[in-house]
Amino acid sequence: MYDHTDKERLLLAVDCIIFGFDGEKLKILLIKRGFEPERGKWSLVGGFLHKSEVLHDAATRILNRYTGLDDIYMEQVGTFSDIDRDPEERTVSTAYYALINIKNHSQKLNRQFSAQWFSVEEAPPLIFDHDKMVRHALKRLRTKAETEPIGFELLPEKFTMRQLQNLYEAIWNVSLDKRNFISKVRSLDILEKLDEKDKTSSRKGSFLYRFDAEKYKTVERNRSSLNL
Amino acid sequence: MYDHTDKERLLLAVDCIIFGFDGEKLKILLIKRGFEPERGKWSLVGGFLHKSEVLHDAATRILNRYTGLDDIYMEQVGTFSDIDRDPEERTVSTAYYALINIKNHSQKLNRQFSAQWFSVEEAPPLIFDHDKMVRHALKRLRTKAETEPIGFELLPEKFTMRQLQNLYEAIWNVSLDKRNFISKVRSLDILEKLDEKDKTSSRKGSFLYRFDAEKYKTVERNRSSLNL
DNA sequence: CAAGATAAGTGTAAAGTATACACCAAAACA
DNA sequence: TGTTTTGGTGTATACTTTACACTTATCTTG
Repeated sequence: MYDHTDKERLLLAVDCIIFGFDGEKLKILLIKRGFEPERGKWSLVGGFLHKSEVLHDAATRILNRYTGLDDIYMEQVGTFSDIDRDPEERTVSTAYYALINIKNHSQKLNRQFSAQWFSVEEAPPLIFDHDKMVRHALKRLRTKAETEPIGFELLPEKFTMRQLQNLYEAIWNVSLDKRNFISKVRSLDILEKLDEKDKTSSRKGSFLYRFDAEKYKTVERNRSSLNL
Repeated sequence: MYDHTDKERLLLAVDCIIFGFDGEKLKILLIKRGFEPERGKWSLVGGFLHKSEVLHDAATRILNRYTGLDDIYMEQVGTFSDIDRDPEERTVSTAYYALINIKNHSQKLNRQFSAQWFSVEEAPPLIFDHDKMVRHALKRLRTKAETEPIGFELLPEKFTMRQLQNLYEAIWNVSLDKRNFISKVRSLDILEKLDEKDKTSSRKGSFLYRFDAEKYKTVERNRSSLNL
């Protein structure tokens, strides 16, 4: 029997850990709060769940508001319910992490919200339980990246092998061997090699690749792990 | 800026997917509701989050209520927010899965709540979005079991290799080779072999083992995967 | 225009891990 | 005593992961 004594109506917030990649480091987007409580401190972007809105849609709305982007890759991390996590009123918050291509996102909105990218290790302390949310999100991202090709969400459509390797090195905070990395990626058979070269990082130029979602679908059932 | 328009105070429920193992199949504990809404239908056990209670404690309270057990292994699965998931009032629910030793749990309580164990494949349709919760929980259990020694939570303290193998076969719905399974488990070096034998399943009797949490801690950092 | 600098691109051998596979041992029971 | 049942064990092969170093292309600079 559901126990109806002492049950409480409360606010449900949604907070988003927005990950980006600048070619070197894994970053998160934080805002300097221009509003109470905790004005002037750094926090994740967030908002409240509306009536007639599911959590997934609320997260989408919040992400759009702060980045200007649609169709963002997103995954629910968990729900955080410490009693005094919000000093104003009992509020429980569901965290989502999102992966975006850092280049696609609006400078204008960054100014508007005093938003700024921080590398994951060098981020300032955050309000409430947001640090805990980031830790959980990072853990989930790392696990997910082991079995699903989600890294591409963080890269431009066309990218070099070096960029891809840098990305996974940043996600897992490891260093990988270039030859092993490339041969492993090749064996997955989920990339299309383009004729174009990227000339920005070397005189010789390096070939660009594109993630091929169709190829991925066809090899998916054989695949056990990305294991890069 | 947090957007305060249209935000809503709502009920937060907790629903628990209680897994057990009877030696053959992976089971879940369901109750036949003796109360509205959906009286007479099968559902997960659940309840509402109280004031001054965090989700983890609510799940613990609910699990204790329905099983009589303390110290239950538990993990948050996710939060489900479909608008009309509960027809009475806007209610969002956080699901937890729990692993218990099916033997330890009270027949009396089962009668009291019309609770019954069902094998995961043969469970009846559940109310609300509980089927979805079960699917998610099962997925999480399967993933978690690949890297963490959580299977032992489902077994008695002392168990045979055969029981352990049956368990993992049930969790992943696969069949495993006995010799490979045993040598893999041995190589993990996290079990203590006892001198006792279990005589119930054969004339010869088979040795009992016990999970050794201390050993596990010491080998933990070298371990990449259970990969049974 | 030659030499140097920089990043791209490539293959192989060894170690480790996973898989496939079959027979003997012990004990109860007929 | 032999038949039945379940427990217990090892090895060879395939596959995967890891470690490791030199050449190529192109631009820059002297």
